[in-house]
Amino acid sequence: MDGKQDGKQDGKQDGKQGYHHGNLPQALVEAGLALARAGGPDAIGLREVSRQAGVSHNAAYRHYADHHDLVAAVAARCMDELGALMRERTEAVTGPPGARRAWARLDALGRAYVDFARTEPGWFRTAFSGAGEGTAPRQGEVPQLPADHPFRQLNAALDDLVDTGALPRARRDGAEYAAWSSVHGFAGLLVDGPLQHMPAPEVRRALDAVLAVVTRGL
Amino acid sequence: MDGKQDGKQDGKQDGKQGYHHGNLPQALVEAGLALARAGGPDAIGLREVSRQAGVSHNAAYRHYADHHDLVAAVAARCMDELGALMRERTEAVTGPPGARRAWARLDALGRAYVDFARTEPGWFRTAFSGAGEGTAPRQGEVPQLPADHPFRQLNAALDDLVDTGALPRARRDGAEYAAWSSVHGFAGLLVDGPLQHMPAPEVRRALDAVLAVVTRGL
DNA sequence: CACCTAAAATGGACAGCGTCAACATCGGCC
DNA sequence: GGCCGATGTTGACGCTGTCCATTTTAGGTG
Repeated sequence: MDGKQDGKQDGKQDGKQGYHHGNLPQALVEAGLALARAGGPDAIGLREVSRQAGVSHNAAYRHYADHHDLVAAVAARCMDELGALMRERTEAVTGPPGARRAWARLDALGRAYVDFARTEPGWFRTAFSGAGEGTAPRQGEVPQLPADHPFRQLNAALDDLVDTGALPRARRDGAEYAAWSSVHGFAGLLVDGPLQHMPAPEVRRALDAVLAVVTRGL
Repeated sequence: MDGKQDGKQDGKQDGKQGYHHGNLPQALVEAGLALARAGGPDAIGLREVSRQAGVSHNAAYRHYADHHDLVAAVAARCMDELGALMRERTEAVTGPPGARRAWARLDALGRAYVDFARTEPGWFRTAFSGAGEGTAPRQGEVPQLPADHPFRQLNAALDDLVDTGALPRARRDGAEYAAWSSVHGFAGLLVDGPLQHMPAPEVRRALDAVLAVVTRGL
């Protein structure tokens, strides 16, 4: 009766299963990532995630305050994924340094953003589900974004645009919001807005139009 | 915004209401609207809505297929609210017909959109929660949007821009996506994105920048 | 007017969820 | 070697959406 049915359902690839999992937070977020990928933020269940990690419900409470906290952790990882794709795509843009490359990189940034939203809508919706941001930062304090955060990459690209003389310095102020908003909005309309069922070729042409307007307007 | 019905949730105390409510679908959506206003789409509960309508749980199933269907109905109403505000704001822009007024109206359209998102974030998030769009429309068939739908108002404003000679006809294609994306994206970033805690004056300046870029780029 | 049918609303039941509380078990440190 | 805090477990509670059988009502037909 005291018997602990040990090693019954291994389920996961983790070998060292004892009473203590060893790396639960990671495993939980990983499972949450899989859930979110298929069904968005609402698919991340505290019990389901624990189940997939081969652990009893409630175990997650030792590492996350509540359900919202878990989702926030998953959301942060989704944002990382987006940032990683953007980094990858911009680094693939080669050529001599200068205005031409700077513009091409900004373009690649925007296309990577939209591509991510289309190919991983669950992650995209999770990343921007509002679970990411906790409390307001103290006044005059920059919230310390990760190095590859989409917003920081965008700012760097815009700075490069200024440095290469492609963008007048007077136009730099607020440009990050203009560029980000356009691309983020288009992605949002595609993912769970009224543009959900837009056929692919039309999506491509519409994205071209969006990027062209921003490029001209900056 | 309020319905004409006297909104007491007393339930049975309503004089002419007996076993049959008489107008349940309306009442349910109205209650859902109130819930969504405070807590977004996730706050719309089938049981809670029925409770507020003074009716037993399960009654809603006679009028809506399931929970998602109810939320979709509420989302449609939220979209109507947004459209109504946009209509109101653009009609407030007076002056002689012409390019100047056309530009001013497009500007008002964008500002109304963002204002709605800021003052009614629950409704805004509900409107774009993805519950609105059911299945894909048949090929080559325009989905029949309501007359005051934000997208139709935007298209009309852009057409007016062309008619008054303010916008070259060659630039018209895709302009609706560019304009909509910018404003929708900014609103989204404000409502549940990383711009949630941005102080108001900075929001105003950022919005100015966004609109300026779009205006120049069109 | 009485009757009958279909729509409308009801109450109960079920599984699943997030969360709290009490208990069991382990690893590391003195 | 023994303890203690961190970690994981079991059980319970209230809540939710959904199915089911049942009851009540409205409205047309004889």
